[in-house]
Amino acid sequence: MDKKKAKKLEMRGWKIGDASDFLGLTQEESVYVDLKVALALKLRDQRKRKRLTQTALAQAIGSSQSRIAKMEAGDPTVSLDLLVKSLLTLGLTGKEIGETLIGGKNG
Amino acid sequence: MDKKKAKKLEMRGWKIGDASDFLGLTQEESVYVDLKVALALKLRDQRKRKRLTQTALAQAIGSSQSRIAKMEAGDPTVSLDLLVKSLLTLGLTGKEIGETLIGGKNG
DNA sequence: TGATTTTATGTCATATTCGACATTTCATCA
DNA sequence: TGATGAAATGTCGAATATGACATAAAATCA
Repeated sequence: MDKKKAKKLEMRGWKIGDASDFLGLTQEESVYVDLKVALALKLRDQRKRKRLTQTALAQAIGSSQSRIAKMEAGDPTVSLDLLVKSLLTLGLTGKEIGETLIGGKNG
Repeated sequence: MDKKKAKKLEMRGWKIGDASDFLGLTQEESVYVDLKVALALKLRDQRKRKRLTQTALAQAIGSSQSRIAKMEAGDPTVSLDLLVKSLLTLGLTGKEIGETLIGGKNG
């Protein structure tokens, strides 16, 4: 199992249980994934709070529905940059983004 | 002046004064830049605290001296991902990274 | 139930970011 | 002063992330 696949699987894991450390992930990799998951959850939360579809949000941030879905799923091909920019477009402040990171399960 | 150049100039600005909003930057862009600057400053701070040269840090994170320099300078070609991964390698926790974002000048 | 909307997943060409390298600028010190 | 190590800057081909698109799967509702 290659590293990318392992990450993808771990990220999917949080849907069912908690984001736990997994096969072959170093400490940093694990925390990095946790940070991404925290932002991903926040994105979905904020989108739903605003009653936007993925398609509507995609338009707002100049992206596509599939990319929003991948963001929210924690797909390994989405960057922190895109997640952060999306949250900023949804109106979050830098402070709130920092708090989101602190709130997530990360060591 | 294209947007990329404007960002680069703004990011350099913090060396002299404060990171201020600039020509043609939207609110989100401005906050995004501020977040990057906060991480960039933290990276330099942590590197110096550990008495590492840019070259030494580059080896530690599997990168190059020039990329470290660009990170610390807030160069627009460096991603949040690389900054965050670097800070994690330096031993920061997710909590500390969140606090770094909160600490920075961002609305 | 079936129709309709929303979300998930896979792929692709393009754009962006990457490490590496060369070179320049800056700082430190003998 | 010049020598030496560190940091800054520019450029490259390679690697990765991007929006777009097609389509499958799920959810919502009449």
